[in-house]
Amino acid sequence: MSNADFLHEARRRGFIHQSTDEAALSARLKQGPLPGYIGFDATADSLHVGSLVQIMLLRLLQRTGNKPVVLMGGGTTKVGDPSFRDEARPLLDEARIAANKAGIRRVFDAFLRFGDGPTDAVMLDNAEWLDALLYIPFLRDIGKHFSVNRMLTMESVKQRLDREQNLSFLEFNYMLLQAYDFLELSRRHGVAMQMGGSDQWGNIVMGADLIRRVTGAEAHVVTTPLITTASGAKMGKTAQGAVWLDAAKVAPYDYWQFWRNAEDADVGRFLALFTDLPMEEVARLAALQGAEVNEAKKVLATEATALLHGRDAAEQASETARRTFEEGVAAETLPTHVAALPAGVVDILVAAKLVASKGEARRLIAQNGVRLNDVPVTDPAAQVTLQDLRGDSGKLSLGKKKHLLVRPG
RNA sequence: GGAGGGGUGCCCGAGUGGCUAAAGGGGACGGACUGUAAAUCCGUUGGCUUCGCCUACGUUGGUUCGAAUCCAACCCCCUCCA
Repeated sequence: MSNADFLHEARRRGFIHQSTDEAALSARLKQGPLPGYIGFDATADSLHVGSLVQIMLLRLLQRTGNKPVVLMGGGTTKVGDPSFRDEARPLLDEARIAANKAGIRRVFDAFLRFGDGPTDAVMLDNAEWLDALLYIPFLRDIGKHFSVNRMLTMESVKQRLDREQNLSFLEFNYMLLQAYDFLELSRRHGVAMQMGGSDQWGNIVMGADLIRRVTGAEAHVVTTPLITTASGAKMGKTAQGAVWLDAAKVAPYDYWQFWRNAEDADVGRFLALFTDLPMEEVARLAALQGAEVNEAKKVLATEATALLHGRDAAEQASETARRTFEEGVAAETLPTHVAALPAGVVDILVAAKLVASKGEARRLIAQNGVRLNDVPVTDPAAQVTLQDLRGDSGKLSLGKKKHLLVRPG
């Protein structure tokens, strides 16, 4: 693929929700590798599936021979993006932000190739220019281009205002800073495109406007659709919490399961967005009907997991799932919990963090939701004893999908 | 600074002295049905040493046999006025 294919490929794979002048962007792509950026605030020590569309778009930018720029929000994180949030984010200190940046960097190392070449990814930090800003010069040079009237009508803050929640002046400045980032990246690194989630449209367009007014340089805008499941739920949340892109928080096996459990109606869309498979293959898998959709889901799970955790981990997760769900045996590679036996079933479930409290565990037992070696546990006081081991471990299951090997220790 | 309105469980939202661990909805979870899907139906949804105890309706005190509900002070949000 040549770098001019970026727009076409991004569109057919479902990455584009809105964009500014596509004809102009298309013409610009024909002239050579285009540097485009996406900003990520350092609000947590890793990213989760909610950011994966953006990550994959940067990856596609690089795969098509352009230059991805990852902008870490070391500066903007100190302000907090109020977009579509109904309350202020907690303010983070410098040490926390630095630690978060390091964690996020590890995620990108899996998806992008960094370096000094023309299509190598680079990571920058807006603290570099934001921390040094002087208030009065900033207001005079940048602030004068912004209309408060317009900012107040923006959808991104509408919810906050409608719900009568406070919007501090600090947060209100976020959009100016984001716009200023685009200008600085344009000046310093020739970045000519900003991408982001659809919720960022307003902020991003402001940046493009600012560039036109201040330097007149080229500034393109592309936003990705908000990815929801076919049933309308926000993507990336499970009972255990966010699906993190960090093996220490969400093991490769659980990550694989997350994709495996996608809804039928989502499979084609997810294959296009979250794997590198050619669109012809995506189309073939998406056309499968009925129970055959499960084959497509396995491909989705393995390919998506391989991108983040590597091919070996993905294959192993796939094999663990196959043995557990298709053969019904306790695969050695299932998540394991070591406990001194005998131990109460309830206590093991709590210790393994499969339930939040003993009360919840007892409730699930009463509802026939807990099984030991595939036999429902009926007594809330039941124990796992050495006699329950099959080989050197016993299989404890919660619901139909969560399985745990209990080993004596 | 003044006047008025408001702060309830994961979210929305009822509740104006005991029958309130707090209606109803959403979400989530478990079960049935399935294909580790969706839809549908049933159930559950504060904690614990679970026939009892503890914690909880912005915070801290107070009134009362008894308070989410009454009183006081304080904190925060919204609207209008200055």
